[in-house]
Amino acid sequence: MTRNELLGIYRKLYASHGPQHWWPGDGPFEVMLGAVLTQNTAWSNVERAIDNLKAAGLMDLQALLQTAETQLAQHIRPAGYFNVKARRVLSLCRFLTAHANLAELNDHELRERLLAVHGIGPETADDILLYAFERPVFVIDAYTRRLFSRLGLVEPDAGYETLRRAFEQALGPDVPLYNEYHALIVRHAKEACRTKPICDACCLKILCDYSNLCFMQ
DNA sequence: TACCAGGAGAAAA
DNA sequence: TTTTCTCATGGT
Repeated sequence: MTRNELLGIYRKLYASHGPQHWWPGDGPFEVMLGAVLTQNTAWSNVERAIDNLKAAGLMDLQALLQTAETQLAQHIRPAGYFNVKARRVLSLCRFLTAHANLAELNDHELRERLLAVHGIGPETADDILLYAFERPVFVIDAYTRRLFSRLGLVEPDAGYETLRRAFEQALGPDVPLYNEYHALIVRHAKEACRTKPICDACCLKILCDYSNLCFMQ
């Protein structure tokens, strides 16, 4: 997987969908909450949960820390897994309160600290690193894995860290590019094909555009 | 009705 | 160590 291959696909996605202006949230704290709430969940459901939090005056670190877990769970109910996510949100809040100097940590140190928080795995940590802390970390999600494996550029069962390093080594550190690229992959997956996420036809379209060989005709 | 969604942690094998 | 199970609402 080369830089030119990745940039070629990026340009096709950008030409097709335009700038995405991610993350769809206001400020780093809302980005971090959204990253937890969207785990295995459609963003439309997360928006309902975020609206509930704002209406209750809970889009605030200290306010959340003073809220009972069971009460928080009811506010974020539309996001699904609400009991699990309430515990994870409060774990994140306690972590943020206990570490006031996070912005001073280097990328690796900050990533390790985030991964040590209950409920924050690789993808959620990288969402937070890229979209809240603006660190050059490429986010790998199910869409990324599915799209690029169908394009034949990565192994479908490759590990998360293997894929992340492959993208980062090929592209080089570039926060604006990582930001837009991940957002475009999600946009493409959600909207390019309405029958099922990233169907073969969509992948073939990208592949055909990319290689100038049309297999669809 | 059944399946899926911008995962992660715990339990089981 | 690897695989499987659990968590749950809302849209299609």
